[in-house]
Amino acid sequence: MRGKRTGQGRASRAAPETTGGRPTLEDVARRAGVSTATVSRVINTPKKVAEDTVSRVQEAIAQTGYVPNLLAGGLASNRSRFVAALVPSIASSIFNDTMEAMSRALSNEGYLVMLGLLDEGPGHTAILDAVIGRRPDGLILTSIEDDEATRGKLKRSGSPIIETWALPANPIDLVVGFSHRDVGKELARHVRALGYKRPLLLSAGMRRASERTEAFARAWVRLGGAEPARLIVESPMRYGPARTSLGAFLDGGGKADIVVCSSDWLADASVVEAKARGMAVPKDIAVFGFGDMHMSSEGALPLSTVRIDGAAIGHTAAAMLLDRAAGRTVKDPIVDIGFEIIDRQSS
Amino acid sequence: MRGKRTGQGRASRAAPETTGGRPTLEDVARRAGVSTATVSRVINTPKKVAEDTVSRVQEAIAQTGYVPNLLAGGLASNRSRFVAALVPSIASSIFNDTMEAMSRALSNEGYLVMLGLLDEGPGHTAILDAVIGRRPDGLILTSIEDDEATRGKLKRSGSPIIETWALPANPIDLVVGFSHRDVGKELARHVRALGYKRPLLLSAGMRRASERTEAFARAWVRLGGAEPARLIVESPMRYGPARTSLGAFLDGGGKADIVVCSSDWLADASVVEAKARGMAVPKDIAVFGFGDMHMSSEGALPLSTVRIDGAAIGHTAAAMLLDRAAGRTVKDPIVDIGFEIIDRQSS
DNA sequence: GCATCCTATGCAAGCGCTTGCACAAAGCGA
DNA sequence: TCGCTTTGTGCAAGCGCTTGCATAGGATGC
Repeated sequence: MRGKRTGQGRASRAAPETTGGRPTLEDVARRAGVSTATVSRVINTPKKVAEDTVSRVQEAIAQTGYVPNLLAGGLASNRSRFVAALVPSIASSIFNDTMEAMSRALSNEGYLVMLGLLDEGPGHTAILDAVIGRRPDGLILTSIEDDEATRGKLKRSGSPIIETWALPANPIDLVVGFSHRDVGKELARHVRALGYKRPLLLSAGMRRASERTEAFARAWVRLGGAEPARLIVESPMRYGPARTSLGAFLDGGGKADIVVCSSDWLADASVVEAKARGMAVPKDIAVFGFGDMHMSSEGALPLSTVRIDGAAIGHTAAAMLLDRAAGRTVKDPIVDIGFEIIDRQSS
Repeated sequence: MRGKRTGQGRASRAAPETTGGRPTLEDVARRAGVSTATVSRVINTPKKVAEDTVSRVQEAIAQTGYVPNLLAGGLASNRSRFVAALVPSIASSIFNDTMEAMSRALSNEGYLVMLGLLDEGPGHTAILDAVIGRRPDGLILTSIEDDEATRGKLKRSGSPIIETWALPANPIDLVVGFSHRDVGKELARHVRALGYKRPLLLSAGMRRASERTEAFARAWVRLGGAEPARLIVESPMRYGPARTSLGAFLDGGGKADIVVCSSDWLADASVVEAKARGMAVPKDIAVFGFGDMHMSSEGALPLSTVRIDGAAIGHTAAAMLLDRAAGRTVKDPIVDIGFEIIDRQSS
């Protein structure tokens, strides 16, 4: 691999291409009759180069089919032009809208998104190093990193860090999110105002879902309600477990006039289970979701839910990173994107 | 940035760290009393280094908090240790299972996945260059690249290319997919065998969906059926447009005893619309989907559909890339992952 | 007409690694 | 005991870019 370049200066060969056939800056420079510095400038800062030189170089680029090696460029310039996104999952995840929006916003500027799948909990050294070692120009977190070792590593990485989908108590760096606690609290108030008496909290076991659930319960009690019943489901996106769980509760004589779910999947599953038991929704039992997925508003029974603007989170995060990359200071480093409680037909 | 290193040799300073604080190989080497080459070997090929040297170096790594710069490493070694995935979308896409499976399989080996969002159609030069310029060790395509310019660029990129979710007529390189045509054909046969007479093809406008639809229609006619009616929906994942479209067809006096859809989303929307009109599924009208999403089997009405093992595609692709990266030859460069027609309660 | 200032370009020193090669030391068989 | 392998390490030449600095011509001012 390396050897091919041995004796590099070895007189000008007919085919100037070096390095295993892929043309380099030097090949382009030679062809255009300029220095590599000039070619680099044509690519990165064309206004600093005379017009006819630019066009001559561009022609050479076209002829050689040159594609800049961004690894080399990143190493030299200390800007990698990509951001890494650490997500717990990507298969039908609630963060996907955010990822997609961010990805699109960034790609306009030549930035790409690198994916790092990180389960909740500590001990991701390998993946973290793989990410940090690439010196991303930004790091988006969607899971909450409690682990001090992890947080330290991230901090020391030198990349701008954006925590999203939450408002951490003491942020590492930048934040775009909302308060899960507020969601829980507001939802309690809302459900109460709607006149329901016995909420059942059906929730995935994950950190943030729990935070909402807990806040709901506390607020509910404070509003004079009885401590609500709770159900934890392991697979937050499968219908089966949710239905089984709810079914068992009902079979066991559990009473509830509304099921407050930690996701629209869970909510939809609840509706299905309720109907399967001949219960009318919302008459016999109401259902509230979280997330406002596409299908929620347009399905058989439009779901009452809490809407989070995931795409806006993505846009905002992208803008922040771009600011940082350009050396601008981020005017508002902590953004609360808020949420919206939507009443539809399931409550 | 650069300047900091001027006068580099400037006697050994108390704080040996160079480069804006982030420790480098050299810092570790100095601390461990070895050469940078040795540190590099400890990291990449520890068996080639004496045991006590290894532990001494590892200690130095731990003390300095050194994280290897993979940009530099990639440049030097000509292996970037990441693969790029070109996908049309990531928000609730059918490819997400594949992405996730692949991502997980690869991350065990220190590989990361870089995302490139590529809409169907030609003209992605910018994104393509951003991807290729990073010299990925592999390139996963999920959209079909017809455009000759694009194909050429990909071929010349030097990275292994895997086309997935289809079996292209003349592959660029590696393939893990299945035949959309066969799906259409088999489905026609199957639906016919089930006794249906008037299929309505409800399909997204995308390339692959069309391929299945066309194959279905041809096969259907060949089996003696009448040319089936077709409906094209623009947003393949929204319920609204699908319902509207189907509704209009029915309102306009269109007749059909089964709706064959190009996705489970469309199928579910069809079920919802049919029920909303008081039609019984499958008695008055049956529905067939495609994709077998989680919810399809566990929802209110378990959907008949075509199952594709997206995760298997991801695994297989990852294995292929790892083989290529290790210099092994891929024993089977074209893998047909097949599909499975599943009868559930909507037909 | 000469000093002064731009503007366009080139030079060359890196960026932080990897790795072929050279070499010293240690192990080994006869 | 002596040549001959192995190991284990270091040297140093890159990988393909970016960019501070120097320089060479114009253009400009007086």
